[in-house]
Amino acid sequence: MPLALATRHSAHAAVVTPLPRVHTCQVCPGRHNVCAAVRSSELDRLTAMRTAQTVAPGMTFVDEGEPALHVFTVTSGVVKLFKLMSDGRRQIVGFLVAGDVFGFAPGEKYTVSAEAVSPVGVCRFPRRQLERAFTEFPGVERQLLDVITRELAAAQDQMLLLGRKTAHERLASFLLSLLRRQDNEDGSVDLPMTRTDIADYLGLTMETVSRVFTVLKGSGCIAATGSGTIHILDADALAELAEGAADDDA
Amino acid sequence: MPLALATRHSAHAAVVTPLPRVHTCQVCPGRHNVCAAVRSSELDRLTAMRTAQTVAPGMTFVDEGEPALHVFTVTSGVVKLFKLMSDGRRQIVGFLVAGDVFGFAPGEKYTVSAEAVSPVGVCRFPRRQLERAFTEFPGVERQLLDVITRELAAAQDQMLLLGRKTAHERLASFLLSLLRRQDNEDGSVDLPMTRTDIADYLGLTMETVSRVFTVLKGSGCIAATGSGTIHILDADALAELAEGAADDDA
DNA sequence: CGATCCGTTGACGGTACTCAACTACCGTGG
DNA sequence: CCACGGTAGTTGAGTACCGTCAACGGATCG
Repeated sequence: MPLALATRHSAHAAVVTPLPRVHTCQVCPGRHNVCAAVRSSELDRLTAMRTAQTVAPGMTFVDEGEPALHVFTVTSGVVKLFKLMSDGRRQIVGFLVAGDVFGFAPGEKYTVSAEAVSPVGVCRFPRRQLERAFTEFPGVERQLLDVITRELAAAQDQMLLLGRKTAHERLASFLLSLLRRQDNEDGSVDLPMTRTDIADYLGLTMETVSRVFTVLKGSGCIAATGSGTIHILDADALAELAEGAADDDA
Repeated sequence: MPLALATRHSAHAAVVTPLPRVHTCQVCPGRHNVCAAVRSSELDRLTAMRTAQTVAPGMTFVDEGEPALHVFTVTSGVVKLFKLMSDGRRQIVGFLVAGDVFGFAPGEKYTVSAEAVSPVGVCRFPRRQLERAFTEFPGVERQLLDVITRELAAAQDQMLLLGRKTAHERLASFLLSLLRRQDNEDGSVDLPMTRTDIADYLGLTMETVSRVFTVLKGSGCIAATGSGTIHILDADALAELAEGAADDDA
């Protein structure tokens, strides 16, 4: 979900510093380049209203139910979005990386909370200002529509995962989506989040996630390579697992 | 998710008939009136490009993976949106009623399929034309952004339901959301969809849904009132159930 | 009247949860 | 230097919720 509002390389720019320039979005390779749709006049305007900010791991910086005064773009690090139930049950509804956007709520209040997984850089845009900019620069609104539409499609995929897939299928799907998103040459995949986070994203418990990891390692699909990274050895086997390949070896 | 593109009362208007006039949206009482944001010049333009269409129950009229050439608005009846896995498992990602919009995909293809639950009226807008209209009438794009944002928030709620709630909590949440959406004076709720549909929406089996219905009836929360309708007798008890009230009566 | 679909109910079993013990890995500080 | 506590992760034993399979009742329809 790239947006010109946030570019990976302008992460720590000061408030008044103009964005470097329009450049190809490096976050989602292969996707259409939405950055190209933004003219420099728009960039100047957007740059003027944003506030750069850093967030330490474990810090919650958006709370569900609070007034939705700002829209955020992630410039570095990983953010988790989640919802809580009164008894503490938690559902993580998404992990955001550089280029992603959140906080654009349908009503007056945020519908999810946001917490930094790793050290995070974000840009904060006052929502009212941003909305006013829509009428002046329709390209910005168009981008936001694209981003939200993509997020909706991802949410629908996740509903299929949560409603209908087994634990093995869920973890396989999750690892593949990370592989696709990170797109490292070798099959390495960063896992900055804890087992508990993964569990809360996949609708499982930490123990089940751990057990499934063990099975996947044992079957040679993946290999652990130090803390916080794994290697995907057999993406095809993982893809079959993700889509319910009936392993009728009996 | 109301949109001026579709108004409940213009449901069966012919292709060339102009929409009656801008009027208060009756689909989502209490919500802000997005219809008011559309000027009559836009309405004329939108009316000119739409095609009215009716769909019989059980007919699939949008297929996941097919080129996304049209955007649809529902004018009457109930539509289910769903995703399928290769082995037949199904997840319904939403039920749409009059005023709802779908088919606005992030890429070139639809990401979900659509099937009529009851006899359905829809309006079809060529996607390219609609997108071109965005630049001319920004209000339309703004509405669509509102609609999609609302759908995303609903999808996140559903992720919490699918990932973390028990069968009882799921059905209670579902019935309450229907009650809120239909907002009938008495506590009556229409259930035009089958038990299997409800199960596929809640990530359960038909049998479990049936069993939980029986329990809810037995506990006096709801009462069956003929086929396809129930009465909600105790919305508060249902609300407690929906949010995991630990019924420690022991 | 048989066929089919939808829904209900029962018996049984499996996947994933709960509870618990244990290891590894930190950084802290005695 | 190593004991110490805290967090993250792994593994095991037992269990519960919900899925599977199956039988049955009622409604609709040709």
